[in-house]
Amino acid sequence: MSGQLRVRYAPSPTGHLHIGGARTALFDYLMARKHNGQFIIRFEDTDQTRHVESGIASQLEGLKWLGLDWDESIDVGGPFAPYRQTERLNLYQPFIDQLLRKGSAYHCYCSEEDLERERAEQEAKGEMPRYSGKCCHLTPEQAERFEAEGRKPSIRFRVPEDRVISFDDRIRGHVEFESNGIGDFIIVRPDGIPTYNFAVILDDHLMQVNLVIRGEEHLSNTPRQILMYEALEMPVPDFAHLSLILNQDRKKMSKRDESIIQFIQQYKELGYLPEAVLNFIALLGWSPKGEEEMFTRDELIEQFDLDRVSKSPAVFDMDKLNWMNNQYIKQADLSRIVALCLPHLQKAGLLPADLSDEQQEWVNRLVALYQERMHYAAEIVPLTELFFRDEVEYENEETKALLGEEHVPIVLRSFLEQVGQAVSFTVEQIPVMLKAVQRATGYKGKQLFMTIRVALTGQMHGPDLNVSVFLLGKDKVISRLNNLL
RNA sequence: GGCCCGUUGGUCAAGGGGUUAAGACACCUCCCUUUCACGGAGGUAACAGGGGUUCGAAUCCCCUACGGGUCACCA
Repeated sequence: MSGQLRVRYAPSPTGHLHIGGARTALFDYLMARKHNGQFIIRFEDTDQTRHVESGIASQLEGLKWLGLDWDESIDVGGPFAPYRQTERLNLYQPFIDQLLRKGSAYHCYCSEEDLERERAEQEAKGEMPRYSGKCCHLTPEQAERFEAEGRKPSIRFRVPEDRVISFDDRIRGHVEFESNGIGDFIIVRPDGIPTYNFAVILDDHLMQVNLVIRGEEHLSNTPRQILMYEALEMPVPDFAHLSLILNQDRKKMSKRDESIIQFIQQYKELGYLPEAVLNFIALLGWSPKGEEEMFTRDELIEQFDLDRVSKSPAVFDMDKLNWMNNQYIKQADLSRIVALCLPHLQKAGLLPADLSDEQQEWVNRLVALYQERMHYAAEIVPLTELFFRDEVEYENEETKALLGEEHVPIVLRSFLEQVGQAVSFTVEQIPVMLKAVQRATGYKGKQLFMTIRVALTGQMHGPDLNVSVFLLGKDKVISRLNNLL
């Protein structure tokens, strides 16, 4: 590799930005920024049948949310525009002609049905499904006859026999493939649109990409691509194949896998912080040198390197992500977290669309109360529901048993009395009242605090009791106590 | 099935011939706290199995098992 580093993220815009795509893009970005290179985003949209127009905007939006920026793409332009393959179709023709002329490619008149039949036969015989190469030997007359029948040919690349194709992957090391295991493959469809395998190498070459970082699923495409680079006498870029990301059952993530949230947009919607998600994704397959694992984007640029990327698959650990996001939430400004939480409370119908100053202040305190235990903003709803409902919902048998103990009515009655007599119901007043209950009843510690907590919230665990009682408000406190007495 | 890639505690994950085999999440214990948490200090726990090579193997080689990828007119 010579000159400036040029890397690209080349997604197929068939949908939203996926975890795997985000990680590839991030590694591309980190390498480009670390080595003062360029980061390019190009869209591989040659499959018209799977095309989703919103895919492009959605991908870029996801990357932007994560805090990435790029030097060349559809939105910012660049010296090698256009940056979507379907707009580059005319650029490919000279290369197709070149391969045809050299005999490195040929027209194939087989229909999809023919090929399907051939494949089925091979499989029945226990052979490897692989194109026979029969159209390679077509005479001009035969070809003409097919044309006369109205058949549209596709173009296949002729894979040389008995070759060993090897390359040094930046992550996996030396890898070898035998050309005999590869059948002649299609590079241009009958409609004239090149297939991915062909278009990528052309675009990468034309855009002067010299390092290709991509998922492991492309590893076995690499020998095909190297063969094409060679046939066209183009320099071969460096490759770095990232291992897959697995779910917590060590299985490949599937689109319908419920155990993992797979799209970046969903993290945004759930109220994860982009810097946390970015930090977490960076750790998927890459590990830093030291023991620190909390990194800002700029620290990642400094620390990142391909030689610390693991060959074994990365397992997506949702618990760890949640832990990490919580770390970031704790450090964030309260106002930011409130802004993230409020829409969820409103959507759940717990709060009105327009808040009075008083309500706003109350929400600020409520979010502050839970800030240090919240994993993501949407969690505010289940966490704080107990403040909104009329009836207390008891968590489990243990809480009910606890309320059956004999000191309970005594403590509760005393507390009710305190609340009833109180001139003001402020946060500062709550501990004063509790102290008074202790003095009046003789109960303290767990018997005092746990009793009040369970009686008012139904839960044995929760945030600061004084603030909780205050935020519950005088009316709710009184009615909840009365219900138990 | 062929080819290719991988396998270190419950989970994630360092270490690439000689280490007491890091660290994180989770769990447990203790400290702090009149409750609950936060925080702090400790603790339990691992090299898939079998053969080699070597004075010495988690590390190198081979086999087996298991997991995964790929063999498309998808990317």
